[in-house]
Amino acid sequence: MRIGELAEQAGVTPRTIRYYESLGLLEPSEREGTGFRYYTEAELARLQKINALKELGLSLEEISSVLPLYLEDPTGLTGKRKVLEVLQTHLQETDEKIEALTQFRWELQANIARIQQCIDERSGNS
Amino acid sequence: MRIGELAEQAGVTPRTIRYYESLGLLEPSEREGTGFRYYTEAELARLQKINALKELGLSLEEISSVLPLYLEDPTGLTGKRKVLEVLQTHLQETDEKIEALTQFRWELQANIARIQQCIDERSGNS
DNA sequence: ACTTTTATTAACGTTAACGTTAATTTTTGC
DNA sequence: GCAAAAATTAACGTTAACGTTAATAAAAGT
Repeated sequence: MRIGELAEQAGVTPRTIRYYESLGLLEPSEREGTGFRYYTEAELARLQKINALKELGLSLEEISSVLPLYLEDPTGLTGKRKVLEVLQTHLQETDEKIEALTQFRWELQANIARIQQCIDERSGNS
Repeated sequence: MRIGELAEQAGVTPRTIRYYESLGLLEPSEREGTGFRYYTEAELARLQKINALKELGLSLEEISSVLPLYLEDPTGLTGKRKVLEVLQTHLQETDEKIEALTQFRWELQANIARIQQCIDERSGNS
């Protein structure tokens, strides 16, 4: 199949597929002299795996480091272990973000209270 | 004073001052035929107020909507009320972000558990 | 007068993941 | 054998707030 059909099957746009190719994430199985990209089921499966990993929240950069492991190891075990690592890192980062935001929330409240007081003092004074 | 001194006094770079000018946030008090920007204490005060509002977490866009109010109203009351509004919006947005991140955290944990189980099943099977 | 410092505008770079033209070529339907 | 659909590469646009050259001009110091 060509790029349009692959795109439709995978629920992405041709632009996305070419972009992934530019990142070395997804190569066409064949490129005739005409210049058209031709794909097989294997590339569709690969693209669907990319989508699945994106769903898990991995960046394309993380995906490119994880994806080769799925090919080395047909059971996908090595790949899954690596995905697990990435997800655990994400969990930690998420916790840090939540903590930082919570901290920021307190500062916001403090500032709100301070400015509110400042207004109260001046609007209802002698 | 010229741009370099103003920058130093306010703890920013000349580039920042020119950038603010391009946004209409801070105009020089005088511009001779030579092309140099000249500033007075008034502009320094304005720049310091910009910095203070940035410290509160306002974006430059928000600052440009808030700053004029400080000039209309010498007591700064109108400006402070507006800042209060902005901060309360920020508080709400922060709460939403925290909630979304917390939700994301649960999904992450669920995915981690699922993949972990997947690994356990296959690595220690018959 | 000459050197050093400071200023000027212009314009690209930074992040992620593509979207959106535009100009050209190939395949396909009839 | 031709028109319409689909593909090609190239290149700019998107966000925020500047950082970083580069080439040039003016000011200040001696």
